[in-house]
Amino acid sequence: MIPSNKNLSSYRSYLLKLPIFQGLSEQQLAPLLDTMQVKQYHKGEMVSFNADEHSKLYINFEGLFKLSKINERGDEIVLRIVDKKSIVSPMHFSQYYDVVADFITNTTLFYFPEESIGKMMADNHQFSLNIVQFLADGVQALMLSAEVLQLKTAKEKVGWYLVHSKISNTFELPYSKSLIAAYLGMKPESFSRALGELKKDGVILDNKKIKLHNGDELCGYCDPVTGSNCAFFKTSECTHS
Amino acid sequence: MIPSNKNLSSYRSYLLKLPIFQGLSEQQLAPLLDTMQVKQYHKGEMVSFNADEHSKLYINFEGLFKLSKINERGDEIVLRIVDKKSIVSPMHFSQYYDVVADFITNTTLFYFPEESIGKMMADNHQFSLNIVQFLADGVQALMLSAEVLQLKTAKEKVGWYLVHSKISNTFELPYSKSLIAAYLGMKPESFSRALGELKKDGVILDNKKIKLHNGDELCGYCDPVTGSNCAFFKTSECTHS
DNA sequence: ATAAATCCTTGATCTAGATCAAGACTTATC
DNA sequence: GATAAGTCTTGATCTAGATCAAGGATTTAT
Repeated sequence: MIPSNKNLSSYRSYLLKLPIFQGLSEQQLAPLLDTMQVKQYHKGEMVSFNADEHSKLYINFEGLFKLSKINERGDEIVLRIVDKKSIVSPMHFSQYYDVVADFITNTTLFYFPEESIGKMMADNHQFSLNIVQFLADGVQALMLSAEVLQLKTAKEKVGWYLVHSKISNTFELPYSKSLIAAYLGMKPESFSRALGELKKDGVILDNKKIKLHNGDELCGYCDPVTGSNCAFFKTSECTHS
Repeated sequence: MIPSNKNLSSYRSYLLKLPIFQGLSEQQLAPLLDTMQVKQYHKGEMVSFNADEHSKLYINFEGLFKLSKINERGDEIVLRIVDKKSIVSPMHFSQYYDVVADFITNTTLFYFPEESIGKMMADNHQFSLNIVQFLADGVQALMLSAEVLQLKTAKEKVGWYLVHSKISNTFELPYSKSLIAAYLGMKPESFSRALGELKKDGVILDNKKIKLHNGDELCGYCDPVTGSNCAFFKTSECTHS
């Protein structure tokens, strides 16, 4: 069933499992969930997420989009790829800041108005902590990606993304190559050439599936935050021992 | 008087004026302020701010340092320049993330242990909101700087920094050219050449003082968030009308 | 005031990745 | 199953900014 503003109650159990609502009972959340709305966006649509019109907190229920900034020359930076269960909160942006949400597939967003989030925070300390955690994660993800974009070569960027996919997406590239290239601040051509370099080292990408000759070929591209989710973290095989 | 762990009470009025304590009375803050500690760092010192050892919230009372990441090749990215009254909170980093604090001048930091911040948040909703605001500002600053680093040419980066300094620092460069160059992800040589380009357009930098031929030469480099603090914002002279 | 250290500028050269172009492969549409 | 529309790859060339090098200016130390 496609969610509509009429049948939202059936999604409560889905919502309760999200990290942002962690530690909260259905009862505690009821006043917030009652204010939830739904909006559908279409593939190809581009929406300016400015705090003026979008002072809300969005949950991506279904679909995929990227948050980008584009300059006069048409160059793009992808600030975030927003997939299922991810949260975007233009309500926390300055009044004058805006990013473009560029929908890669048809997308269904749930959202809460700023006031209901504010009220929930005032009434429930755990929810405030969850918001703090969400923002702290955002700060850290942005610091990590600044580091990747600025300090790594093309080959290192792709290696880093592959090791990330290996660990969190079970050896599978989650998005198209050109989307990942944009996220890594490089052109598809450079991405493709970097993959060619990695192939020489025993890293093969077979229809989005990552295949490794020995198994440890990507470890040199790993970072400690990603590494902490790896099965070999802190073993002798891991470079972050 | 140099602050020591013995004479901290004399800094309460200074602390009360900080945005992070906004809306809070001295009385409300007392339990938190009682847990405050001081630490001095020396010019040239480099400290790894990892969440393990530095799970605290720091206030820069006096001095200047940068938060950087450095790769194997010695390339550096400056994530933030931390000057007086700025706040850094490694307590919000993941356990495995770390940045280097590189002290540019002798620096005095005040700090609070994670538990006292947590307790203050639990006891006082306004303080939680201030922490949320602090983190949201961090997210936005990082998004803006990702955009600047990735999408602007050398000349645009310098123009952007100058217009920023013009508006927030009354026509004066707040730091050394090489520090600003590093913050903008460029080498001092490129910074110098970009300044040369801008000079042709009527932007003169005379011993850190910004001097303009007509007055509007930098407006094309402005962004709306910075612009909102400009006297001409939303007048016909402003490009963000 | 002078010496030493740092910081900044200018010029010559180099290079990683962008751009341009064309063909190959993959996926969707009728 | 043919055709069309994307998406990806490979090669040739270009370019913004890095690197290397040396001299000039400014700050700090003595």
